[in-house]
Amino acid sequence: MPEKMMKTIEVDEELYRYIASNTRHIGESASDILRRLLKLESQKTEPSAEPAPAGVQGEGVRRMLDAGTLAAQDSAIERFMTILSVLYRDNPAAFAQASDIKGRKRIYFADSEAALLAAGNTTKPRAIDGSPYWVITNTNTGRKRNIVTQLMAAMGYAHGLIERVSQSI
Amino acid sequence: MPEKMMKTIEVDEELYRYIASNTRHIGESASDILRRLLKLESQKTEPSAEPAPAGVQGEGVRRMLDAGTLAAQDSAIERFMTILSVLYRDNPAAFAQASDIKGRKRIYFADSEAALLAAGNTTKPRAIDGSPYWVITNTNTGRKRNIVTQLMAAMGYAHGLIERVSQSI
DNA sequence: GACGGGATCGCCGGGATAATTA
DNA sequence: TCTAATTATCCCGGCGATCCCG
Repeated sequence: MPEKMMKTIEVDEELYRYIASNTRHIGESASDILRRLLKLESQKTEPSAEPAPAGVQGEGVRRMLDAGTLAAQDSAIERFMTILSVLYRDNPAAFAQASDIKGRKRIYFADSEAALLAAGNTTKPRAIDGSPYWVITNTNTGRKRNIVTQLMAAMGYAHGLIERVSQSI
Repeated sequence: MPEKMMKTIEVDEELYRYIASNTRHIGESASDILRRLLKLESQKTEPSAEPAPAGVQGEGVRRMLDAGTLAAQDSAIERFMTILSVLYRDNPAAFAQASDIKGRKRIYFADSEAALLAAGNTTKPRAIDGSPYWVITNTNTGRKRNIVTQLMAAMGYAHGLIERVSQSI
Protein backbone atom coordinates (compact mmCIF):
# COMPACT_ATOMS: atom_id res chain seq x y z
CA MET A 1 0.00 0.00 0.00
CA PRO A 2 1.57 3.25 -1.16
CA GLU A 3 2.06 5.51 1.82
CA LYS A 4 0.39 8.89 1.90
CA MET A 5 2.56 11.67 3.12
CA MET A 6 3.76 10.42 6.48
CA LYS A 7 5.22 12.23 9.43
CA THR A 8 7.21 10.69 12.21
CA ILE A 9 6.56 11.43 15.85
CA GLU A 10 8.01 10.08 19.05
CA VAL A 11 5.95 8.66 21.83
CA ASP A 12 7.07 7.16 25.10
CA GLU A 13 6.99 3.45 25.48
CA GLU A 14 3.94 3.18 27.66
CA LEU A 15 1.91 5.28 25.28
CA TYR A 16 3.21 3.21 22.41
CA ARG A 17 1.99 0.05 24.05
CA TYR A 18 -1.33 1.64 24.78
CA ILE A 19 -1.77 2.53 21.14
CA ALA A 20 -0.65 -0.87 19.93
CA SER A 21 -3.02 -2.61 22.30
CA ASN A 22 -5.90 -0.84 20.63
CA THR A 23 -5.26 -2.42 17.30
CA ARG A 24 -8.51 -3.67 15.82
CA HIS A 25 -7.15 -5.70 12.96
CA ILE A 26 -3.87 -7.11 11.82
CA GLY A 27 -1.69 -4.60 10.04
CA GLU A 28 -3.66 -1.55 11.17
CA SER A 29 -1.53 1.58 11.07
CA ALA A 30 -0.79 3.86 13.99
CA SER A 31 -2.65 6.63 12.23
CA ASP A 32 -5.81 4.60 11.96
CA ILE A 33 -5.70 3.52 15.56
CA LEU A 34 -5.09 7.03 16.78
CA ARG A 35 -7.85 8.43 14.64
CA ARG A 36 -10.25 5.96 16.15
CA LEU A 37 -9.12 6.67 19.69
CA LEU A 38 -9.29 10.41 19.14
CA LYS A 39 -12.63 10.08 17.42
CA LEU A 40 -11.49 11.91 14.36
CA GLU A 41 -13.22 11.38 11.08
CA SER A 42 -11.23 8.85 9.19
CA GLN A 43 -9.35 10.26 6.24
CA LYS A 44 -11.48 11.55 3.41
CA THR A 45 -14.85 10.56 4.80
CA GLU A 46 -17.00 13.65 4.68
CA PRO A 47 -18.44 14.90 7.96
CA SER A 48 -20.96 12.07 7.87
CA ALA A 49 -23.95 13.50 9.66
CA GLU A 50 -24.89 10.16 11.08
CA PRO A 51 -25.42 10.57 14.79
CA ALA A 52 -23.69 7.90 16.76
CA PRO A 53 -25.85 4.87 17.52
CA ALA A 54 -28.09 5.72 20.44
CA GLY A 55 -26.63 2.97 22.54
CA VAL A 56 -23.21 4.51 22.32
CA GLN A 57 -24.19 8.10 23.05
CA GLY A 58 -22.92 8.89 26.49
CA GLU A 59 -20.12 6.36 26.65
CA GLY A 60 -17.34 8.90 26.71
CA VAL A 61 -19.28 11.12 29.03
CA ARG A 62 -19.78 8.42 31.62
CA ARG A 63 -16.17 7.46 31.40
CA MET A 64 -15.18 11.03 32.11
CA LEU A 65 -17.43 11.13 35.14
CA ASP A 66 -16.25 7.82 36.49
CA ALA A 67 -12.58 8.42 35.85
CA GLY A 68 -12.71 11.40 38.17
CA THR A 69 -11.26 13.52 35.43
CA LEU A 70 -13.46 16.40 36.47
CA ALA A 71 -12.85 16.14 40.17
CA ALA A 72 -9.18 16.61 39.45
CA GLN A 73 -9.65 20.00 37.83
CA ASP A 74 -9.59 22.86 40.25
CA SER A 75 -11.71 25.50 38.62
CA ALA A 76 -15.20 25.59 37.18
CA ILE A 77 -13.85 26.85 33.88
CA GLU A 78 -11.54 23.87 33.49
CA ARG A 79 -14.32 21.43 34.23
CA PHE A 80 -16.57 23.28 31.82
CA MET A 81 -14.02 23.10 29.03
CA THR A 82 -13.30 19.43 29.64
CA ILE A 83 -16.97 18.58 29.47
CA LEU A 84 -17.46 20.43 26.22
CA SER A 85 -14.47 18.73 24.71
CA VAL A 86 -15.80 15.32 25.62
CA LEU A 87 -19.28 16.17 24.40
CA TYR A 88 -17.94 17.25 21.06
CA ARG A 89 -16.05 14.04 20.55
CA ASP A 90 -18.91 11.93 21.73
CA ASN A 91 -20.96 13.16 18.82
CA PRO A 92 -19.59 15.93 16.63
CA ALA A 93 -22.64 16.07 14.41
CA ALA A 94 -25.10 16.43 17.27
CA PHE A 95 -22.84 18.98 18.90
CA ALA A 96 -22.85 21.02 15.72
CA GLN A 97 -26.63 20.96 15.60
CA ALA A 98 -27.01 21.86 19.24
CA SER A 99 -24.38 24.53 19.47
CA ASP A 100 -26.55 27.37 18.25
CA ILE A 101 -28.01 27.97 21.68
CA LYS A 102 -27.64 31.56 22.75
CA GLY A 103 -28.58 34.15 25.33
CA ARG A 104 -30.35 37.46 24.93
CA LYS A 105 -27.46 39.15 23.18
CA ARG A 106 -24.56 36.78 23.33
CA ILE A 107 -24.05 33.67 21.32
CA TYR A 108 -22.48 30.87 23.29
CA PHE A 109 -20.68 28.83 20.66
CA ALA A 110 -19.00 29.67 17.38
CA ASP A 111 -16.25 28.43 15.13
CA SER A 112 -14.13 31.49 15.72
CA GLU A 113 -13.09 33.70 18.55
CA ALA A 114 -14.09 36.78 16.58
CA ALA A 115 -17.71 35.71 16.25
CA LEU A 116 -18.06 35.44 20.02
CA LEU A 117 -16.26 38.68 20.65
CA ALA A 118 -18.56 40.43 18.21
CA ALA A 119 -21.72 39.36 20.02
CA GLY A 120 -20.99 40.78 23.44
CA ASN A 121 -18.53 42.64 25.64
CA THR A 122 -15.69 40.83 27.32
CA THR A 123 -17.02 37.38 26.66
CA LYS A 124 -13.62 35.77 27.15
CA PRO A 125 -13.86 33.09 24.48
CA ARG A 126 -11.87 29.88 24.68
CA ALA A 127 -11.20 27.18 22.13
CA ILE A 128 -12.74 23.80 22.87
CA ASP A 129 -9.99 21.26 22.87
CA GLY A 130 -9.99 18.84 19.98
CA SER A 131 -12.79 20.61 18.17
CA PRO A 132 -13.23 23.53 15.81
CA TYR A 133 -15.46 25.35 18.29
CA TRP A 134 -15.10 28.20 20.73
CA VAL A 135 -17.23 29.02 23.80
CA ILE A 136 -17.97 32.00 25.86
CA THR A 137 -16.41 31.90 29.29
CA ASN A 138 -17.32 35.06 31.15
CA THR A 139 -20.28 33.71 33.03
CA ASN A 140 -20.99 32.66 36.56
CA THR A 141 -21.01 29.00 37.43
CA GLY A 142 -24.78 28.81 37.35
CA ARG A 143 -24.82 29.83 33.73
CA LYS A 144 -22.08 27.38 32.86
CA ARG A 145 -24.28 24.62 34.25
CA ASN A 146 -27.09 26.07 32.25
CA ILE A 147 -25.23 26.06 29.01
CA VAL A 148 -24.16 22.47 29.47
CA THR A 149 -27.69 21.46 30.35
CA GLN A 150 -29.17 23.11 27.28
CA LEU A 151 -26.47 21.73 25.04
CA MET A 152 -26.80 18.18 26.26
CA ALA A 153 -30.57 18.31 26.07
CA ALA A 154 -30.36 19.46 22.46
CA MET A 155 -27.90 16.67 21.76
CA GLY A 156 -30.36 14.14 23.07
CA TYR A 157 -28.78 12.90 26.27
CA ALA A 158 -30.85 11.37 29.02
CA HIS A 159 -31.98 13.63 31.84
CA GLY A 160 -30.19 11.74 34.53
CA LEU A 161 -26.88 11.99 32.81
CA ILE A 162 -27.39 15.66 32.03
CA GLU A 163 -28.05 16.27 35.68
CA ARG A 164 -24.94 14.42 36.81
CA VAL A 165 -22.74 16.25 34.38
CA SER A 166 -23.99 19.74 35.02
CA GLN A 167 -23.83 19.25 38.76
CA SER A 168 -20.24 18.15 38.49
CA ILE A 169 -19.22 21.59 37.32
CA MET B 1 10.23 15.85 30.77
CA PRO B 2 12.98 13.33 31.17
CA GLU B 3 14.26 11.23 28.33
CA LYS B 4 12.14 8.19 28.72
CA MET B 5 12.53 5.35 26.30
CA MET B 6 11.05 6.63 23.07
CA LYS B 7 9.37 4.80 20.24
CA THR B 8 8.77 6.14 16.78
CA ILE B 9 5.45 5.89 15.00
CA GLU B 10 4.18 7.22 11.70
CA VAL B 11 1.08 9.31 11.34
CA ASP B 12 -0.43 10.88 8.26
CA GLU B 13 0.03 14.54 7.72
CA GLU B 14 -3.44 15.67 8.63
CA LEU B 15 -3.31 13.80 11.91
CA TYR B 16 0.10 15.26 12.55
CA ARG B 17 -1.26 18.76 12.13
CA TYR B 18 -4.18 17.96 14.37
CA ILE B 19 -1.83 16.85 17.12
CA ALA B 20 0.45 19.83 16.69
CA SER B 21 -2.46 22.22 16.83
CA ASN B 22 -3.28 20.96 20.27
CA THR B 23 0.01 22.01 21.74
CA ARG B 24 -0.53 23.75 25.04
CA HIS B 25 2.90 25.10 25.67
CA ILE B 26 6.11 25.71 23.81
CA GLY B 27 8.22 22.63 23.47
CA GLU B 28 5.50 20.21 24.48
CA SER B 29 6.19 16.74 23.15
CA ALA B 30 3.92 14.65 20.97
CA SER B 31 3.60 12.17 23.82
CA ASP B 32 2.37 14.79 26.22
CA ILE B 33 -0.16 16.18 23.80
CA LEU B 34 -1.47 12.75 22.92
CA ARG B 35 -1.70 11.75 26.53
CA ARG B 36 -3.79 14.77 27.26
CA LEU B 37 -6.06 14.23 24.28
CA LEU B 38 -6.49 10.55 25.02
CA LYS B 39 -6.82 10.85 28.73
CA LEU B 40 -10.28 12.28 28.47
CA GLU B 41 -11.60 9.00 27.33
CA SER B 42 -8.90 6.42 27.60
CA GLN B 43 -10.47 3.64 29.59
CA LYS B 44 -7.20 2.46 31.01
CA THR B 45 -6.12 5.70 32.59
CA GLU B 46 -5.43 4.62 36.10
CA PRO B 47 -5.41 8.03 37.75
CA SER B 48 -1.66 8.24 37.91
CA ALA B 49 0.76 5.60 39.03
CA GLU B 50 0.65 4.30 42.54
CA PRO B 51 2.82 6.40 44.78
CA ALA B 52 5.19 3.71 45.94
CA PRO B 53 4.66 1.68 49.12
CA ALA B 54 3.69 4.08 51.85
CA GLY B 55 6.16 2.54 54.25
CA VAL B 56 9.13 3.51 52.15
CA GLN B 57 7.90 6.80 50.78
CA GLY B 58 9.19 9.52 53.04
CA GLU B 59 12.12 7.74 54.60
CA GLY B 60 14.75 9.95 53.08
CA VAL B 61 12.64 13.01 53.63
CA ARG B 62 12.27 12.40 57.35
CA ARG B 63 15.92 11.73 57.66
CA MET B 64 16.67 15.07 56.06
CA LEU B 65 14.35 16.81 58.47
CA ASP B 66 15.69 15.09 61.54
CA ALA B 67 19.30 15.45 60.62
CA GLY B 68 18.90 19.20 60.64
CA THR B 69 20.33 19.32 57.17
CA LEU B 70 17.96 22.08 56.27
CA ALA B 71 18.44 24.18 59.34
CA ALA B 72 22.11 24.37 58.44
CA GLN B 73 21.48 26.03 55.09
CA ASP B 74 21.28 29.75 55.28
CA SER B 75 19.07 30.67 52.36
CA ALA B 76 15.64 29.64 51.23
CA ILE B 77 16.98 28.70 47.83
CA GLU B 78 19.49 26.26 49.29
CA ARG B 79 16.84 24.60 51.41
CA PHE B 80 14.54 24.50 48.43
CA MET B 81 17.15 22.80 46.26
CA THR B 82 18.08 20.32 48.95
CA ILE B 83 14.48 19.32 49.43
CA LEU B 84 13.93 18.78 45.73
CA SER B 85 17.04 16.70 45.47
CA VAL B 86 15.93 14.48 48.31
CA LEU B 87 12.42 14.20 46.92
CA TYR B 88 13.74 13.10 43.58
CA ARG B 89 15.86 10.38 45.08
CA ASP B 90 13.10 9.24 47.33
CA ASN B 91 10.98 8.33 44.34
CA PRO B 92 12.17 9.27 40.88
CA ALA B 93 9.11 7.85 39.14
CA ALA B 94 6.62 9.74 41.26
CA PHE B 95 8.71 12.86 40.92
CA ALA B 96 8.59 12.52 37.14
CA GLN B 97 4.82 12.21 37.21
CA ALA B 98 4.37 15.12 39.54
CA SER B 99 6.83 17.51 38.00
CA ASP B 100 4.49 18.90 35.39
CA ILE B 101 2.99 21.38 37.78
CA LYS B 102 3.11 24.91 36.46
CA GLY B 103 1.99 28.47 36.98
CA ARG B 104 0.04 30.81 34.75
CA LYS B 105 2.86 31.22 32.25
CA ARG B 106 5.88 29.54 33.68
CA ILE B 107 6.60 25.87 33.93
CA TYR B 108 8.32 24.95 37.16
CA PHE B 109 10.28 21.83 36.23
CA ALA B 110 11.93 20.61 33.06
CA ASP B 111 14.77 18.42 31.94
CA SER B 112 16.71 21.31 30.52
CA GLU B 113 17.59 24.83 31.42
CA ALA B 114 16.41 26.01 28.02
CA ALA B 115 12.88 24.74 28.50
CA LEU B 116 12.49 26.80 31.65
CA LEU B 117 14.07 29.86 30.11
CA ALA B 118 11.69 29.59 27.17
CA ALA B 119 8.59 29.69 29.35
CA GLY B 120 9.21 32.94 31.20
CA ASN B 121 11.51 35.89 31.76
CA THR B 122 14.42 35.65 34.12
CA THR B 123 13.32 32.44 35.73
CA LYS B 124 16.82 31.68 37.02
CA PRO B 125 16.78 27.92 36.53
CA ARG B 126 18.95 25.62 38.60
CA ALA B 127 19.80 21.98 38.20
CA ILE B 128 18.45 19.67 40.86
CA ASP B 129 21.32 17.78 42.34
CA GLY B 130 21.47 14.08 41.53
CA SER B 131 18.60 14.27 39.06
CA PRO B 132 18.03 15.11 35.40
CA TYR B 133 15.71 17.99 36.36
CA TRP B 134 15.89 21.73 36.55
CA VAL B 135 13.68 24.10 38.57
CA ILE B 136 12.72 27.69 38.40
CA THR B 137 14.22 29.76 41.17
CA ASN B 138 13.08 33.35 40.73
CA THR B 139 10.17 33.22 43.13
CA ASN B 140 9.45 34.51 46.59
CA THR B 141 9.63 32.15 49.51
CA GLY B 142 5.89 31.71 49.66
CA ARG B 143 5.88 30.34 46.17
CA LYS B 144 8.78 28.02 46.90
CA ARG B 145 6.74 26.55 49.73
CA ASN B 146 3.88 26.32 47.37
CA ILE B 147 5.78 24.46 44.73
CA VAL B 148 7.07 21.95 47.24
CA THR B 149 3.59 21.49 48.64
CA GLN B 150 2.07 20.85 45.24
CA LEU B 151 4.88 18.56 44.22
CA MET B 152 4.74 16.45 47.35
CA ALA B 153 0.97 16.24 47.22
CA ALA B 154 1.15 14.99 43.64
CA MET B 155 3.78 12.48 44.71
CA GLY B 156 1.47 11.13 47.35
CA TYR B 157 3.10 12.18 50.61
CA ALA B 158 1.08 12.50 53.78
CA HIS B 159 -0.23 15.93 54.68
CA GLY B 160 1.63 16.17 57.93
CA LEU B 161 4.94 15.51 56.33
CA ILE B 162 4.23 17.92 53.50
CA GLU B 163 3.48 20.57 56.05
CA ARG B 164 6.67 19.97 57.98
CA VAL B 165 8.79 20.09 54.88
CA SER B 166 7.32 23.17 53.29
CA GLN B 167 7.41 25.05 56.56
CA SER B 168 11.06 24.26 56.93
CA ILE B 169 11.89 26.34 53.88
C1' DG C 1 23.25 36.04 31.09
C1' DA C 2 26.26 36.70 34.86
C1' DC C 3 25.93 39.10 41.85
C1' DG C 4 22.52 36.31 44.32
C1' DG C 5 18.46 36.22 47.07
C1' DG C 6 13.85 37.09 47.27
C1' DA C 7 10.21 40.84 48.79
C1' DT C 8 7.28 43.77 46.63
C1' DC C 9 4.15 45.20 43.53
C1' DG C 10 1.79 45.00 39.01
C1' DC C 11 -0.99 42.02 36.24
C1' DC C 12 -4.18 38.47 35.12
C1' DG C 13 -7.73 34.83 35.42
C1' DG C 14 -11.85 33.14 37.79
C1' DG C 15 -16.28 33.97 38.59
C1' DA C 16 -19.61 36.24 42.23
C1' DT C 17 -22.34 39.89 42.35
C1' DA C 18 -24.21 44.11 40.72
C1' DA C 19 -26.44 46.12 36.76
C1' DT C 20 -29.42 45.71 32.99
C1' DT C 21 -33.11 44.25 30.16
C1' DA C 22 -37.07 41.58 28.81
C1' DT D 1 -43.59 48.30 39.08
C1' DC D 2 -41.94 43.67 40.41
C1' DT D 3 -39.62 39.56 39.06
C1' DA D 4 -36.73 36.51 36.47
C1' DA D 5 -33.15 35.96 33.21
C1' DT D 6 -28.91 37.51 31.26
C1' DT D 7 -24.93 40.33 30.90
C1' DA D 8 -20.42 41.97 32.05
C1' DT D 9 -18.25 44.82 35.60
C1' DC D 10 -15.15 44.42 38.97
C1' DC D 11 -13.09 42.35 43.23
C1' DC D 12 -10.04 38.89 45.08
C1' DG D 13 -6.52 35.76 45.27
C1' DG D 14 -2.74 33.91 42.78
C1' DC D 15 1.35 34.38 39.71
C1' DG D 16 5.31 36.69 37.51
C1' DA D 17 9.46 39.06 37.35
C1' DT D 18 11.37 43.62 38.31
C1' DC D 19 14.25 45.64 41.19
C1' DC D 20 16.13 46.58 45.73
C1' DC D 21 19.17 45.13 49.29
C1' DG D 22 22.88 42.64 51.61
